[in-house]
Formats: sequence, structure tokens, C-alpha cells
Amino acid sequence: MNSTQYVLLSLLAREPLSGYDMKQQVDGRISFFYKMNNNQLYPSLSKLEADGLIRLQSHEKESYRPTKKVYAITDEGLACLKAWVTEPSEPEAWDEFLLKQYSSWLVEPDVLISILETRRREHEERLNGYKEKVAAFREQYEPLSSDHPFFSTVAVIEMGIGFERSYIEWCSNMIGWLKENRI
Amino acid sequence: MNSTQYVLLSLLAREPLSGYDMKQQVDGRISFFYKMNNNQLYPSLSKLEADGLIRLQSHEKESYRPTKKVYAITDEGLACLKAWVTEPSEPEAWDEFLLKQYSSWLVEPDVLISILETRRREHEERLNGYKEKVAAFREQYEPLSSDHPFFSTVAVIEMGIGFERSYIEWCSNMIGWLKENRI
DNA sequence: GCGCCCATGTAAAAGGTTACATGATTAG
DNA sequence: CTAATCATGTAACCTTTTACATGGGCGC
Repeated sequence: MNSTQYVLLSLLAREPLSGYDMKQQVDGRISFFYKMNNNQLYPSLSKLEADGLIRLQSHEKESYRPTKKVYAITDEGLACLKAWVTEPSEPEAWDEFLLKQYSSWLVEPDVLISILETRRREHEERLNGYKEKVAAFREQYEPLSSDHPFFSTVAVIEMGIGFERSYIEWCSNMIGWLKENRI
Repeated sequence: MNSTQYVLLSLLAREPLSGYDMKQQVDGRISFFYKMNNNQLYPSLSKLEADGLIRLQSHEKESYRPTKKVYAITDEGLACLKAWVTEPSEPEAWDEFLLKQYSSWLVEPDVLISILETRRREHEERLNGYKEKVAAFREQYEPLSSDHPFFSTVAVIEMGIGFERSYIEWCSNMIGWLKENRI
């Protein structure tokens, strides 16, 4: 199972769609963190169907158009998707985690909270690592001149720090929201 | 020219290194946004050398060890790297932009400032787009239940908002710093 | 008539991942 | 004597990207 297949399952978990419609949705709605092309799309659909994770719901020939094949997710497909979403991701895999979060509505709030807490801890560790690196650089090489390699090294790590901070904040917001609305 | 080749140029712009040392540096220092393996490494080095962008500086046989091939960047290589760094990246390509910023010390501050300002503007537009999307969702579907697909949709866009914000802030910090230290 | 939209797909090439291969030395 | 480190590389596989192919209808 590759990530394209999980994306297709994620979309079909929401509503039945044709291959063409799935591509439209990916392009229009989640293109900022995932891109798909026809080459991955149709073979992935065939494989999902062969594995029994999706099934052909209708096969309409609308007048002149090519037969539109609308697929729906099966119970096995839904179980497979749920298992993938709750399975831990590596901290580097931003996009995989985002894809999983796109199906977080399938997961029980308590399970989701514990996933988010683990994730937050990992990113707090990374954040501290980056902070230490930058502090060491700044101490040793102050003042930094913009034509020195370390200027860029520090700049790149600063970007990492920003991302980790917003990641951690997002986890906290999600956890807070889930705990408030759990009762 | 693929991104691996630019990474190698970025490292050699800082100091002469052997293939093995480049891999060590990538693994140890910039692994959080870039990964490299031997398969890409050695063919890329050969190609860069064939294209005259790097040259073999020394070819030492230290007693028992395999001959260590230390490469240095050429003037053509430096020009090529500089051209790549100043060339605009698409807003989606985070990692490419980060790689380019790793060599930003080669670029004149004024040029770098204008690159960062363009970049910031692009991300401000994206941020506004996401904000509008979330507002529309929240207005239509309040209150959001955590077992409804839109809960996840909104969550994912919120993460995008966080990233865009930290990106914009980083650009602003860089621009501010460069302007202060320009005189 | 030209190009775009719908809707399915395929082929070829480039890029990336995993694992293996050599071969000497040093640390346990 | 086993495993790890240094240092080069190759082979096989998987994924991704780019482009093409079909074919009718619709707007300009």
C-alpha cells in the first residue's frame, strides 16, 4: 500500500466518487500538501478494488460520455484506513501525518489525543535540539555576517524552529479542543 | 541537474570534501529536511565532474584505505549554484526553498531581500486563502463534531495556516536582519 | 475549426529507496 | 573473531513525473 492508495481511501471514506472526481478533489482541496497524477490514480484504483478495499458502485454511461466508474469504500477499506491513521508516523514525514489527519474524524477522540500528545513530545524534543544548535552557533560566531556560510546555516535552522513551534502549537490546540468537547 | 547535485554543490561551496564526507554532513546536519543515499551520491559526483562544475582536488591513498577522492567546486559550479539559488521557487516546494537558503550567503543582500519579499507576499496570499476557507467552513458547520469529516478538513487547513504564519514571520525576521546589517 | 472539458487510461523516463559488494583496520 | 568504521561503488526495485492516447460535446 502506497500513499496514493491511502489518499483514495481517505476521499472515499467521505463519499463515493469516480476516479476523475477524486483527482479534481485532490487538485482543488488538498493540493497544498499532496499532488496526484493520472498515472498513479487508475492503477491504484484497480489495485484497491482487487484487494477488496473499494468496490465499483455504479458504472453509468451518461449519453455521449465515457462510462463513469463510481467507487465506494468497503468495510475492509475503512478498517485498513483507520489502522493506517492510528499507526505512528515518523516526525520527518510531515505530509504523511497531514494525510493521516485528514482522516482523523474516523478515530475515537481519546486515541487521537494520545497520538497528538506523542507527536507533540517528539516535536518538542526536535525544537530543543534546534535551539541548542543555534545557540552554539551564535555564541561561537557572533556577529554573523550575511556572506558567511554560518549565516545560512543558522537561517535554515531558524526556519526549522519556526515549523516545530507551529506544529507544537497546533497539537496543543487540537488536544485542548478535543478535551473540551469530549464530555 | 537534480536536487542532489545542487546539494553537493552547496556543500562544496563551503569547503572541499570527499563523497563520504558529504554524506556524513548531509546525515548529520541537514537530514531534517534532506536525505541522500549512496546511489544518488556517486553518479551525481561523476556527472558534476564531467560537466566541469566540480573538480578532483586530491586523490590520496592513505595507507590501507580506499583512495579518498576530495572534490572542490569550480567557478562554473559556483556560478551555477548562485543562479539556482536566486531563481524563483514555487510556494509549494518547501524543501527546495530551504536547500536554496542554505546557500543564501552567496547572494548579495539586496537580491536576497527582494527574493524574500516576493516569497513573503506569495505566502501571505496563501495564508489569506486558507483563512477564508476555514471561516467559510466554521460559519456553515458550527459546531464541528470531531467525528465529522469537516472536523479533519478544518484541522488540516489550520495546520497550513500555522505553517504559512511561521514562514511569513521567518521572512520578515530575515529581511529585518538583512536591512539592519546592510549599512 | 480550434481548443477546452469530461473521463478513462498507458508508456517512457527520471528519480529515489533498499540492499549488496569490496577490502583493510580497529575496537570489543 | 565479530562487528563497526572508512570509502568507494553497483543492481534491482519502486515511485514519481511528464507526456501521450481516445473520443464526443461545447463555447468562441
